[in-house]
Amino acid sequence: MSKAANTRNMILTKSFELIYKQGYQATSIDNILETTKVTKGAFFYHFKNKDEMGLAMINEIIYPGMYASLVKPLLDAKDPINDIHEMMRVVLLKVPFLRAKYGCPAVNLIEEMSPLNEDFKKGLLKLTNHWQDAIKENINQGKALKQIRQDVNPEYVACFVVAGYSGIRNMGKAMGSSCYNIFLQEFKNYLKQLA
Amino acid sequence: MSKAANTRNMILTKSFELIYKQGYQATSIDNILETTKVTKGAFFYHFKNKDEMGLAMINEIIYPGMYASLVKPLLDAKDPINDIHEMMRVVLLKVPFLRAKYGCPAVNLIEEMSPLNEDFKKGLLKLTNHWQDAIKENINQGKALKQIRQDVNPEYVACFVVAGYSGIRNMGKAMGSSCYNIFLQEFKNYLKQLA
DNA sequence: CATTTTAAATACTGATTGGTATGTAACACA
DNA sequence: TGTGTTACATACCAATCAGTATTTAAAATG
Repeated sequence: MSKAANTRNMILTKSFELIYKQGYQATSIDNILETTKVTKGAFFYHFKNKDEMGLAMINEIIYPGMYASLVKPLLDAKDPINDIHEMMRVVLLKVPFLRAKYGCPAVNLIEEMSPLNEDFKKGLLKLTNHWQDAIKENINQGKALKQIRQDVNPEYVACFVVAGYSGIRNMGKAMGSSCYNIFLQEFKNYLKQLA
Repeated sequence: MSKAANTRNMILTKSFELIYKQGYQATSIDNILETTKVTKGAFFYHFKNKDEMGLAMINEIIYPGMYASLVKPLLDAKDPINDIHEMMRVVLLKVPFLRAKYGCPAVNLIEEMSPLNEDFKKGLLKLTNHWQDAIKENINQGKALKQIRQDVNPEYVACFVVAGYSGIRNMGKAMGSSCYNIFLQEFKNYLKQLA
């Protein structure tokens, strides 16, 4: 990687960490410069303003991360009830970077930025839509395998699953990670009923 | 109400509306003064700083509002599956002040402030705890009435329901209110399985 | 009526915000 | 080796931030 590309990447990854913990608006450019040791000139050379950096962060950091942990485990369905529960369990309990106190980076940004900025909303919508599509497709494959009842609506299930995830990430911020285990237990009951 | 109490109340209710739409940190005191026509002297006479006002807003505006729309409908259970679904339906579709784009004031504040301020976290935790207790108690009454299976764990259900609500409020910010109807459909399937 | 307390108005402060203007090394390419 | 482009570095700017200091009007109380 070239030195310039390295600088740009440093800005994006460190901004991601700061914004995850502090929120987008509460993370100032000066704060980013301080922790990256990059100068303001370099920052505004690579991004024309703060929002463009935020968008790049969504597309280049958050999207690939969510694809790896949320979408990939659902491709090639073996047993949707297990596939989906396991995906949820892993992302809630086995990703060390994600702390209950700080929630989920994507959920946080949807919450903070969707009502304020149309570009952010569109970028974040792509994330959730792709995740919902993956759940939907997994359920459809499960129906073909007769593991899921034929009257189950995959789109509805996808919406409900994503809502559950977003919600427990929100609750975890106030209650801590103990609620994750409770959620996973009851989530299993919900999923079982799809068979 | 005295003139002073009126001023204080005006600050709280207008701050609530602004913070609901803009977020707590993004709503400046000057912004509040501008829309209330209250002066800075009056503001800092009634509240020693911004955070104290925010806490008062949670306790005096948000808490009573959530009690009326989320807790009260669950007291005196008739049929938990219907009680809980109806509570959810009404709060999602029938409270005109709440717009999908802006989500739920309490969920927003939990998301934004829980990791940053311990006092906010405690105040907001009281809200969700009281709501969860109401759901739990409703389910318990339903078990006594043999409308809910005896092996259902009311605490788990309460956690799952609150997570679903928080999550769909988050999704609605990006997707609009159409996802509310989908969620309510699938939520009914979840609840039915408790019988 | 006199005095004290409550409630509010005005003007200010230092710190921080996103962003700009300008300058300058390092490097690619002719 | 000269020239233009890339990739920064530094200093600055107007606007906005939460909060303070000081003054003043209104209301309660003796």
